[in-house]
Amino acid sequence: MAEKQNTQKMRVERYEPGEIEPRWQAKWEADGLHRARINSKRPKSYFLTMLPYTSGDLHIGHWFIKSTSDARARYMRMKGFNVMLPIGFDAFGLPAENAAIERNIHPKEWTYKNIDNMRRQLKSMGAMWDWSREAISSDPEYYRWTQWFFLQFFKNDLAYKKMSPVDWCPKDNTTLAREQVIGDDRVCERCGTPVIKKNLNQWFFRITNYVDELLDFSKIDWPDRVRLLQTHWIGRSEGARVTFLTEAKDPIEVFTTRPDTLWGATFMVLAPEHPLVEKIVSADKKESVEEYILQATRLSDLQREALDKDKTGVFTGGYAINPLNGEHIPVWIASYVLMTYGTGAIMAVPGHDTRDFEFALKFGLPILPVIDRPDGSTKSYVVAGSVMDGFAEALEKKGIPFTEAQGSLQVSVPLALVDDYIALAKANVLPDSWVEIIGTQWLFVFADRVFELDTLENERAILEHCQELEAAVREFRSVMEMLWAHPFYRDVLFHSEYGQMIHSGALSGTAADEALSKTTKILESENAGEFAVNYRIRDWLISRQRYWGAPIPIVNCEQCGLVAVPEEDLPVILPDDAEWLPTGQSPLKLHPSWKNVPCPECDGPAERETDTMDTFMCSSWYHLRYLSPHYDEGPFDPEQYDYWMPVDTYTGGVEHATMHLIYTRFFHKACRDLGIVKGDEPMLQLRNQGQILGPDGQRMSKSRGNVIDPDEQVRQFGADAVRAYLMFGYRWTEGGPWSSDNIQGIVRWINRVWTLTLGTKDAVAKQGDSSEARALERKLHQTIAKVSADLEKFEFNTVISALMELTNRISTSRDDGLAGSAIFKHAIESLLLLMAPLTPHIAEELWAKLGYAYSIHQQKWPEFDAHKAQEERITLVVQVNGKVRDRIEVAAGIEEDAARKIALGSETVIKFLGGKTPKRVIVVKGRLVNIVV
RNA sequence: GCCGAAGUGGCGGAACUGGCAGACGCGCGCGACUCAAAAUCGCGUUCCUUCGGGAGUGUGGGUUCGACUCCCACCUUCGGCACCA
Repeated sequence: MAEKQNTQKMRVERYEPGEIEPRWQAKWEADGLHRARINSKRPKSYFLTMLPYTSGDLHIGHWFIKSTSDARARYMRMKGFNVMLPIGFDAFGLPAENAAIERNIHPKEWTYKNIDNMRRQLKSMGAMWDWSREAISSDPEYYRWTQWFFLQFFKNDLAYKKMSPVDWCPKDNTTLAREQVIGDDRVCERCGTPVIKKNLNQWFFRITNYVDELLDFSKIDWPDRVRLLQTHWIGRSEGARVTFLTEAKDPIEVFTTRPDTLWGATFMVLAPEHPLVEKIVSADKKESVEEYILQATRLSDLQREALDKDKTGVFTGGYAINPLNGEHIPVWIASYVLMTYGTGAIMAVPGHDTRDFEFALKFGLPILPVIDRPDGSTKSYVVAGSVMDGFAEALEKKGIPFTEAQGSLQVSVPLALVDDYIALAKANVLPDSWVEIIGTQWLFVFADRVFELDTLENERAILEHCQELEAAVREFRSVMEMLWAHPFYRDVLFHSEYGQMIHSGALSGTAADEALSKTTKILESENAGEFAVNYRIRDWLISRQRYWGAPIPIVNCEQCGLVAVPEEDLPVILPDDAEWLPTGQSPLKLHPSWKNVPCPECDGPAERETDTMDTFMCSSWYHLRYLSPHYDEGPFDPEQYDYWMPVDTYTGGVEHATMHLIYTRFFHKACRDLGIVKGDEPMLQLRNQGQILGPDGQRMSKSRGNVIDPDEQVRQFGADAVRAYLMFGYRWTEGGPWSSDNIQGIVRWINRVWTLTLGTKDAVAKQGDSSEARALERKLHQTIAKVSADLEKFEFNTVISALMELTNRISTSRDDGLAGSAIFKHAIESLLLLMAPLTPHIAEELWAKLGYAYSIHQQKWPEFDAHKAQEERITLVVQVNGKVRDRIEVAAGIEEDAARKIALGSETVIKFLGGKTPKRVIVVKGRLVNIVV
């Protein structure tokens, strides 16, 4: 054996990735191998990876994202697709400007220097990017069209300017979109500083025009996770818009998802900023209301950390009228009602809304239950001395459970016995006392009469009666507050579920499933409201008070107002001679010669808009600029568009789900409606990869000092090894902390492929073992199937492991003397083809060394033959009572009866049966036999 | 609080549609080669064991001939949203 090995394992030259890789990269580039050209004869595939930001150095995480996508794109190309894999840079943004302030480098210089370095690093990866399509968002030839898109939106009422309370980052000195404010403590997505609210005149895009279409994912193959995140972000809720009138006949519009609880509205709440506050406030409350508003708005202006969930509010002195039951209810203002959601006003139903319940309890406002408890629990607390002797015995006799403490009874009434209990209570209650029945009933049984807690009037009456009889309850301001004082009652006083309507006039008794629609219908017939849909998403705030971005092409003229810069004057060039002062002011604001221009319409004195656009605006259409980055008759060449669009596969991180990935869909739909693009969706298939973290498990960043430099890894192991390791060591969808522990395995594998290929290159076939030849062929075809299927699914780790298995098999075949045979050569050749998308350089080098025609990357993907992949023999697993007792090798096509027979004949099985007769024998064809005794 | 995802050896991670848990690697152990080491190659490697076997995929139950996989409850971690009416 050892001798055999020595004769076949020739000494081969060393594998030197440092020499091989740059050589092939240069040749591929010189040959234009990766140019994507329109070719109507081949099916196209537009493969897009998320636009990298020009932060400077790439870290290993970029490699994880980019090299796996490259592998997948290369695979598609070998499968026969005409693939375009473009690359470019997201080059505007805050870090460039911050570097300018900190280190006195011009943002432009900083950015383009970074791009040069990133380009060099990216090229060392050996990816199939078409660099002739490179697009840089800060190039005037790019942002000319970003501005052009803005103008189309502006002219079609999709862009507008309005005064609005917006999030402001005090460190970066700019406004942020709502999506860019993250976490529990509402910090800036970029720098982590807590944001504050500012009231500013800002530019918005009408993304809310497209909400319903954005919720429709039926035309795209996107991960459930992203679809769910976007759905939640858009936050559609159905309900009703209801109009209440104040006593002065001013309408108060509210949105509610629970019109069925309308009879339980016992007060209303306006947001402190609500325009009606001023009007409704009564003279005697004016001072306290104003003070509250001042406090509430100052609170939101301060850092929001101290945001206490404790409810605050103040009565306005005004009343509104419930349109259905005519009740006059007080109008309060409170900070828990937000001006930015719904109509900025609510009807408060404390009986069935947690927040209203808390508020009502705190301020002693009445609470009415109007939806029956779906759980049927009913309770009654019978105070000692409130009923006749023998009450407890009567309960026992009826079978109503209770516990007794110091003479008082805590009764839990079974639903079926509620009527019996009511009768008992009525018969036994003593004068000057009462019994409550709470839960599915809201009865107060007094000796002379029974009250139901069903109207505000009764609520008052009950409280009065009780307070008359019992001094201890005189402190309470509402019936509910009185009941809340008994811990025994707490779990039946409140619920927010759907259920049968009660205490709701003519609608009482309406079943849960009809309650919403019936109430809405009545509102509509009374002209007091209608069905309505409300959304959480707000319009996209796109203006930024910073320099390094695309200037908004608008001129503000005293005479003409907001005037669009004529399209032929685009781009509005960012002036190079800006000055950064530590004031935090945008340098554009302080640049007089740039800022002051004549009005394009009246030629009078006017000022340029000094805000620049959110960089998400640039990245909303970069996939279109890739089509023709230097085209100057429009944002893209229509011929290129018609061939390549839409994007077939898009890869990137899930962290963009509610930002870039919503914006770009909106952008596309808006452009479609303006006749600029075609189709409903820009990207058909989306796949999210995970993130490579620093070795410490934290996100890689310069400030944490945990950045892994890919240059260093490439120098040490070669680009192919780094690529293959990133694919092998992590689940693509998960990522994980960087560790170089496993990379040795990949390095060994690649070296093994190298020596195996070159060491057998000139081998002459011997009389090999024919079963081994068959085994090799079988493994080869199984591997082709596995590698293809897993590449389709972006499961790179199992792709590599399958290739390692194949390599091991080829190794065994060599040791068995198969080298030089046709099947052996075919196996090596196929192995190289299968490796080509993953480790492009070594595959090309070995392909050339074996004398095959250049380039391996233009070859066809190996063909899978199911027949050749088939196993002839299988291991039949024999179980007794579900436990594996024997394994018998049998022919693969074995029939059930034969399998049963063989299994029952096994000696070990007979031993385990211990003479007992099998009760049942289950045969799973081609797998196992389970004998049950 | 609400919504979602995930918990498998010392480690990274496999496992089709309910059918041999731990593929492929790392690490570790033993051996070969070597004066020696590295590299390379071979063998072994879930745990316990009286060597018959037993236990085992976060925990506890359930369904099934059979469960990492399906159902119920719970625990932990991560992600999203959060006074959203």
